[in-house]
Amino acid sequence: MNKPATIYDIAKHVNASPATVSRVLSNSKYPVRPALAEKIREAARELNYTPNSIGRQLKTNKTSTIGVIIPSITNPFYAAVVSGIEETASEQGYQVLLCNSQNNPELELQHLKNLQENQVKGVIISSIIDKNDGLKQYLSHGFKVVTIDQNHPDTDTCQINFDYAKGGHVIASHLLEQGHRDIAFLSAPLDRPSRQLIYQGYKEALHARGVDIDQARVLISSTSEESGKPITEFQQGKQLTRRLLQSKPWPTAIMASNDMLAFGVMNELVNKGIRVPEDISVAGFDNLEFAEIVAPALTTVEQPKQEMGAIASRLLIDLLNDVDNAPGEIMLQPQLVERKSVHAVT
Amino acid sequence: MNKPATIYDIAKHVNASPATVSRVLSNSKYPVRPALAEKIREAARELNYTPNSIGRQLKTNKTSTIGVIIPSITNPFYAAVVSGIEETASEQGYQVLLCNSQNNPELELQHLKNLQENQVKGVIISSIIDKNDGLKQYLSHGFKVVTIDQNHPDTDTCQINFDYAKGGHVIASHLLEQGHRDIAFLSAPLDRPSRQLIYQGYKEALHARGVDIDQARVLISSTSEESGKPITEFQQGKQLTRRLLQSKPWPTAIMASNDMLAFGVMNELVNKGIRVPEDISVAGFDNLEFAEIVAPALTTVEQPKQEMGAIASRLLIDLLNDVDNAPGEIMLQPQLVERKSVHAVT
DNA sequence: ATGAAAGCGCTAACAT
DNA sequence: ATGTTAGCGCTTTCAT
Repeated sequence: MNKPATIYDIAKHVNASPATVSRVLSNSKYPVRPALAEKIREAARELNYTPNSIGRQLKTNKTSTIGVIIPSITNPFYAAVVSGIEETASEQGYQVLLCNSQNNPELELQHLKNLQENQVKGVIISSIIDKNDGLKQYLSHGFKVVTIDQNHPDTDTCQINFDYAKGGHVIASHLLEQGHRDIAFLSAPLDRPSRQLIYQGYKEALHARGVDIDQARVLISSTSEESGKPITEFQQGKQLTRRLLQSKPWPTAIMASNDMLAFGVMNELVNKGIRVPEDISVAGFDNLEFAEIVAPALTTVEQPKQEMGAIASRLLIDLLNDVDNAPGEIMLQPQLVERKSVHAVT
Repeated sequence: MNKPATIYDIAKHVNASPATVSRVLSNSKYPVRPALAEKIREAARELNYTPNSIGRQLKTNKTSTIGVIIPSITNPFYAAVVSGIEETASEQGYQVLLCNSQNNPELELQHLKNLQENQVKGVIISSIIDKNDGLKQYLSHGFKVVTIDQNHPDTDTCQINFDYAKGGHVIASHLLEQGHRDIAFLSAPLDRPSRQLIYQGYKEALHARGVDIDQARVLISSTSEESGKPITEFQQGKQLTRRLLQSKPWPTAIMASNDMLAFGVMNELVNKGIRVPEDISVAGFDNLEFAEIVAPALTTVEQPKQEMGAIASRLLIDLLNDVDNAPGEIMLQPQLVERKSVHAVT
């Protein structure tokens, strides 16, 4: 519990200079006589030496910490992304400073400021702020930034995105290949780019097959609130399904803009005695853990979440080391996950 | 992009000494002439000054960072805990360094070492190591440690625990109050304290009501692997249910040691055409998000996860500030969440 | 009320 | 190959 040893203590102990000790202990490529080096290492062990990286940082103006700002770690999507970030960062000897913005722009800015004070030089962020506002000034201030799931074209920052449109296309095409021609599209409000793009993929897929889009088959929640309280996607799925079922004929398949909504759809269908997939097929989007637990297991689209994090991490670390392999945007590809909720029409 | 301003730049700019500037900008209680103070603050704004907390830390030997070591942020339980930690830490001006140990003791030790090098003085940890081994030496080294969900009595560290036994008692009692007398208990292997304690709570509740425990009603998976591959709790729930259903009479209620297992139970029951809760009631433990989405919605026990994190955070920060309100152990209480999967027997 | 100066632990020119 | 020394940005005694 007495003061921790420094390189000076070690230097005294082996009768060498602090410089030499530093060279040995920081694995500098600088030549030191092997015997001396070994003696120093031994002394370090003996004195229970732990390097003080604060001292090093002050001198070198480099940190091994990367900041991660996301809306909420409680959202499984971000949890998976962060997991990917942390794992590769840790492998490279970097630490992760986690900041939740809670969808609050001011908090986000506050975190950015904190990170700057702590001399963090690199940030991975899923910003909720229109980037032209707050983020830019930090960029110019020497921050290296990698952006996740942003869908704003931007030239000053590296972006890791996911091809939602392709995803929508993939799942709709799958439905078409199974012989479906009357496919409803249900979604929460199209206020996010991701949902718009999925919808766009749906339209393009039908179009490519020469199937006309019937607007009566496109049901979008008008709002995600009800008397002030947010209504869950699960509930929205149920409501939209009720609306869909009001008039016959029913579609042979329903494509939901995400898994949660799809669960609502299936729940309502089952309640009404309609069998999935025998009567109506259902497809989701996200591949939540529960997609394979629900009955019948949900056919959906997988988004490589961990991988997004891993790539972001690698990219940022390269940026920090001035390895200039930085492309402006990386687009991750969707993957179809076939399970039991989609049936071929006979 | 030129070098960021330091207190020296400001000092020069207003013709004062760095000492005075420091006193103003670090909100020291030291008296400074108001006019000068204002001038300094203005200069700071003008020069776009950002304090360099590395410099401060080197001088003061204090950090505003707390380390969090958990097995995996991908596990919703830990995600919720971390969310609680981060929120209150952030409110108090602390940052969170997130480390996933991935259930790997060596990685955990590695993270501990890293944190020490980075001069982190406080750690919240859900350790997978028997604490007598690795953790202790760090404790003596000046680390303040708060432990989460550990269930090892230990005097040297603050523990935040959850009363699993009480939880088991609460849910079993609820079943009893609904008139059930033949209650099966299904669980994954009792290799974790949490499961043992839940089982213990189950036994105590039945005992308190004078209901004998029929060992034929206690089904524990013998292993959570099958030919090398881990088998999910969901699958275990299904298997155990199949076993339970082999001989009549069936119990009127099933208590599962967690929600995932309960989902497996319900799934298997429904597959066999047995209605929940009309034929058999089912209760879970955890209150996962899906407990209210599954049909019928699952009656279960809630564990205040965010709160655990918040408390851990507050406690650790007190510890770091030598506020000595530190009790050895805090025991969070379970809460019954009544939904639709449990029926009164008539 | 203000300033001068030392020093936190480390690294990196620059000697030797 | 090794040592001397300055200095990263800040706080804090101590002097004035």
